Amino acid sequence: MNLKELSQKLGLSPTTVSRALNGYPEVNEATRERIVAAAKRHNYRPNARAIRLATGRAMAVGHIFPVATKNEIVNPIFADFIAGAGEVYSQNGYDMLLSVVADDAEQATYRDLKSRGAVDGVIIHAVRTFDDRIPALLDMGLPFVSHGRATGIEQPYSWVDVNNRRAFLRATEFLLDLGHTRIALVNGVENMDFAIRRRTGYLDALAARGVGADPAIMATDEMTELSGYRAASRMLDAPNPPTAFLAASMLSGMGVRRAIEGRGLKMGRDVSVIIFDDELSYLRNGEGLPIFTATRSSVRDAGRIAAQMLLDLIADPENTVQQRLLEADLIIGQSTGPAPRRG
Amino acid sequence: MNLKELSQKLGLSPTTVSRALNGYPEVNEATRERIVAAAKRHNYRPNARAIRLATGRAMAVGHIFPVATKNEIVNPIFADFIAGAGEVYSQNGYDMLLSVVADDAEQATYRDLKSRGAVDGVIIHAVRTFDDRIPALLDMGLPFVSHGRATGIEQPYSWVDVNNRRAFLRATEFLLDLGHTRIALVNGVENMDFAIRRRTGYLDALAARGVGADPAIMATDEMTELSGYRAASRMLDAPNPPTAFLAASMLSGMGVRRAIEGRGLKMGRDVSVIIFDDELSYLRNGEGLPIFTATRSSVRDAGRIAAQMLLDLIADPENTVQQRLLEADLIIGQSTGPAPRRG
DNA sequence: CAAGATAACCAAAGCGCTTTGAGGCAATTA
DNA sequence: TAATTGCCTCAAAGCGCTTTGGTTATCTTG
Repeated sequence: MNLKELSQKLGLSPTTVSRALNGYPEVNEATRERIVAAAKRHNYRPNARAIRLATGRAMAVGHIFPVATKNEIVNPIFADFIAGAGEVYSQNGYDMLLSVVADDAEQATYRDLKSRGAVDGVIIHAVRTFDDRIPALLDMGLPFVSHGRATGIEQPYSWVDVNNRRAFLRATEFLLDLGHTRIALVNGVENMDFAIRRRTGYLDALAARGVGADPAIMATDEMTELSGYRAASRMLDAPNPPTAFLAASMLSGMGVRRAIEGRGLKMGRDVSVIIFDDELSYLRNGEGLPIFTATRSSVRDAGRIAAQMLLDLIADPENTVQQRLLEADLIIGQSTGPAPRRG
Repeated sequence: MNLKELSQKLGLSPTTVSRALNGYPEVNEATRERIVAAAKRHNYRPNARAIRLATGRAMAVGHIFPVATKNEIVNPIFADFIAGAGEVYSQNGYDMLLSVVADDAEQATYRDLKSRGAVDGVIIHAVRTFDDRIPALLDMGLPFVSHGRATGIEQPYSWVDVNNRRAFLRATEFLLDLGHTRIALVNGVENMDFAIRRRTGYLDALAARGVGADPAIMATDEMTELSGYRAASRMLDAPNPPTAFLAASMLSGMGVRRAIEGRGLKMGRDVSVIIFDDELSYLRNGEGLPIFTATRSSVRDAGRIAAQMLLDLIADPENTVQQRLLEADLIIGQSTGPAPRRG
């Protein structure tokens, strides 16, 4: 059932039927109702391909799922971010186009999506320092929103980000207030911009209290359970072990916890742990009472916000850039406590 | 730069340019080369919207990301499956359309995608017993491949699945061979078809050896760390605790491990654990030497296979259904050992 | 009551491709 | 030489919508 057939059945022109269904004013209300009823009855849905060609809009936004060519790691954040963004797209009649490409082909893919007219805009993930995707996208004039900022890029662009520096600053202060001075950092890979900012927050808090930073208790790696476990194990077995850990994710925090408990220590009593909790739906930090003390910011919400921003930008490209810095909550769980007295 | 402009620049008709670029034979090789060179030089990419309208094909496949209305859990399997499938789409010039919808609106979404002509086929995930999506899709004539089979559906349809029954049967036998008779099952939610099959495998293996099944050591819940921890804790604290666990995922296995170690027991010596390892990229079962003994099947590979199947089906809808049952490997890690002597 | 305004509808062009059905031309055959 | 055959190339139709620029009644208004 297409527009032509439907209009013939109704004895009207395609023009009128189209206008009626799209809510244009110059249609008699009685006629409109008749048309809407017939459309529903015949289960008519306008052909998306034709709409796209006729309007020149793709009614779709692109997300690139970058598959790291070297380590093959898929970003665990991705699924929840997508879930949030996708909700917004659905509500606004947009489709989400997902391209899975090797991370070194990412820029070419943006260019391709743009020149084929497959999308009206894109969202970029996993931002690195001096991320060259941002100037490239600005240059090609494809509307975009970045999930995370890129230090070193001067031009204005739209982004959604968590105040990572502040989150880790507060977490570190919280531990310092509890009397900890030997605080370890189990960070993500530090070519990611957010990881740099977190480290900065950590270092700033230490410096403000005159506590020296020790590279021996600062690790940086993929945010996996195993990597968290290894880093924490190494540090706990070394002389002068940390009494507290700052972990970059739920998974690395779980690894840290395992290292602690595996040594017969009790988390929250002997060793404190604070994680960054993205509120991933399948990695809940307890139900009700949180297990880990955490700085918390929902990545799903970030997805919703970024998607809405992008749709605004597409609707009116003259819109000034929007930037949204989310503050992470500091929530108190069972994994932190006063620093143990020196024995 | 569009086809018309390009053909004018070349002094040829759009027809010839189109045929040349699409590899039709009736074009002089010299002309073709000239055209291809010009296309590259002017960075010409045919407009996807126009191609879609003209050919009547969407050149896109749909994936539905079902967001459970009640528990809001996002399937952790999803990201890796998508990564695998997406590779195949990219290689074949297909786009992947992701719809995020409440799980009770899933069928309506398939119908919508089909009638708008937005996709040429879909892949369905998280199959339930008697899953009504399958007859619905067969009925509406939209090509699809199912990731997982649905017990109770008689009509033939294309699927990719892991031999879940066999995997859990073998794992159970392996534990029985090690002398365990008190084997707990920490299963996924049992309205999922794969969970039922796994339980069947477990029960069949027990029955074959004349070992009675005990509901007290069979749990079923979301496959999260916390849920695994709770189930294992409860069972370990009860009288006559299990000496071995069969866990449905890496995450629940991690929860089981925590419960074991939290009780001062050693995994692999005091209590054995076997997990089902989907080889999720951010939940690696060790690097090199596996931590957990596991039945292993890559969900990313399953994504690749399912995608290729779907593209075959789209290319020739008269194709007979394809069905592919993957066998899970049983890999030996450090989490299993002989049953401890009764003390 | 004529002229302008308004309401309701429509024919046709156009979006940028693919594809059908025809040529035109040189080479081959009778 | 005329007819036939391939080889290239092209004009034009068509995909299913939206949108422009009318047109025809019906109302107002001076």
